[in-house]
Amino acid sequence: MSETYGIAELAREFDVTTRTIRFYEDKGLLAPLREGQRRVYAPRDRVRLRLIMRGKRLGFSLDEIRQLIDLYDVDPSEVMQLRHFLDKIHEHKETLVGQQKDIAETLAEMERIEAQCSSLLSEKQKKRKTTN
Amino acid sequence: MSETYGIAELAREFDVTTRTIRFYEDKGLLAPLREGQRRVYAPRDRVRLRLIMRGKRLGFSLDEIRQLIDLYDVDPSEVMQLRHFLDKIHEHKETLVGQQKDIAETLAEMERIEAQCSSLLSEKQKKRKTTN
DNA sequence: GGGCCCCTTTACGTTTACGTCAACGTCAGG
DNA sequence: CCTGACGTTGACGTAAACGTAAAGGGGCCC
Repeated sequence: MSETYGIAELAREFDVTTRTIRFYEDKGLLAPLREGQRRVYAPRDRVRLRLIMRGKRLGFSLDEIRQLIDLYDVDPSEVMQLRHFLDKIHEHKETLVGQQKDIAETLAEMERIEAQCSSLLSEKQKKRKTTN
Repeated sequence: MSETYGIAELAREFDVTTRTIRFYEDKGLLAPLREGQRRVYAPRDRVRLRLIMRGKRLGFSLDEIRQLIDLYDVDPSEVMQLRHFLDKIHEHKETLVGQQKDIAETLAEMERIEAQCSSLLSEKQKKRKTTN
């Protein structure tokens, strides 16, 4: 079984170019198997790609994303420094919580502006009614 | 009154270089007054800089950030297309909500890994106790 | 008046994240 | 056998976001 994918297939699915996918491989973010020369992607690679895209939406660099992904598949049986590992997770969690705060603030302001703006809009429409 | 700031002052406060601040001006994100040649920043510029930094933490490009900031100080008395304006706000709100989702997902996974990892750690410590 | 600090502009260098060719192999269909 | 779709590597191009160095002006202090 175990579904596999071609590079173009993945490219279509995630709306990126094949160049991009190869670039990620160059940077150590992906490591597909090969069938002769051709790259063959397993479901696991697909998951990784999804993680990469999510990381990008959050504004992380490919380097940071690689570190992040690596956290996902550390071999738990052979972790030499669990402490250090937990530290990295903690560090990253703080970044994310910070971003949550930033987003909440920005959203609040957006809605303030929005409200102010749409009240102005309804006022104008009142005027139009009384004028016409 | 009306506090003013020098470029180095702001640079220190926001932990960026003066080069960076000038760069933002080049890109139309800031427009400080001048005293002769020297740039003089008003509280308003300081607010803008704060918004810029927040935008950067969320991974937006300077171009997107400029559009965002412009939303904050449109002249409400002279808005030609309030509708279009509201659309832009809406669009941006959706991006932010998407990011919230991404962050929530990532945080959930982080915590899953964390839990799994620290349970492994406590197990090891048990073994150490029984072995020693 | 020499040293120091802050400011200015101009201009070239760097990193990241790809885009864009070029030049070539492989396999299926008509 | 030719075309067309899909794949490969390699190399150069590019936009964004600054870094960095050069060359200079203004002010203050001892």
